[in-house]
Amino acid sequence: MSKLINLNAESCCGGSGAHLNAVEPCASSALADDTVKQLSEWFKALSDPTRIRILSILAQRELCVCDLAEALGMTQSAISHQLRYSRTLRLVKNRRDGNTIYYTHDDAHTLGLLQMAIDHIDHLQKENSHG
Amino acid sequence: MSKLINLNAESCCGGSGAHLNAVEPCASSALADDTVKQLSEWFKALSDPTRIRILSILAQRELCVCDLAEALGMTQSAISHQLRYSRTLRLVKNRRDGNTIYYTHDDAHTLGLLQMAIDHIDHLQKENSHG
DNA sequence: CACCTATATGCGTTGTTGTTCATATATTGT
DNA sequence: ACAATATATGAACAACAACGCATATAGGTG
Repeated sequence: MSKLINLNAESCCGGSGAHLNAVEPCASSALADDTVKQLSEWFKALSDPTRIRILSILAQRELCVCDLAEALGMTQSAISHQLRYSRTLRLVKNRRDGNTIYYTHDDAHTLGLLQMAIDHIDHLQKENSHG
Repeated sequence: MSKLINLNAESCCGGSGAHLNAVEPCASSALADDTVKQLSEWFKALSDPTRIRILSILAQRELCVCDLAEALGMTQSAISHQLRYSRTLRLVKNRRDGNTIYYTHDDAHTLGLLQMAIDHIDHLQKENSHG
């Protein structure tokens, strides 16, 4: 539905150069407030190195909290906090097995977004190394 | 290069359930620190509502600072700060025409990422409205 | 030159975020 | 019931981020 690039946008706001006489019609073609909020929350979930590393590990395998903490060289508490954050955003789900709780990823779309970003950064790094 | 989902990962760390005896080999299959840092910076750029709205507008048309400020109902200072931030991350570029400075997007990859997220959220919202 | 407009930026404030510490909860085994 | 282990969580703190205010810079016009 919402198309980011709309080449036929000259009709709104008088085109480039002129100042806005009518801001309202211009805003109507932009993203809805609710959409923007959801977008920012989604990107914010991936804006922290710890959460990215957790997610990249949980994309490959199920792991319990203490193993995650050891793998990342961080406190169990820190990992637990981030897991709670990620759980409320439905990026991650858990199952209990006796005393330990195993976490896995819970959102293929987020992994897709992450993979797309990884591909791009890999591409950039390869370009730079060839310079 | 970096593949997020690797189904043949059982060989590392003894598989799920066992605690880690060797954290090192596990970390080697994860993302490089530098990659993680770049990823988080990239996502952080899109984690703010103001920057998303700026970028979604600049994806459609070139606009000067004061028109952006008016379109978003925010201070010229706030917009200028965010534009500087976005410029250092190469998301946005500017050109001067006399007294006014026009901004446009400068990174098709970021727009692609944003569009992918928008599509996903649109899809979710449509699903919910049909519930 | 003075004056106006457009943009940039340093500083301060306020709100947010990531982590640690201490502690609580939950499950297992003795 | 008690001890041990795994996880969760509240409080506190330090770092950071977004914005507004005041002001600086730069170009345009008289």
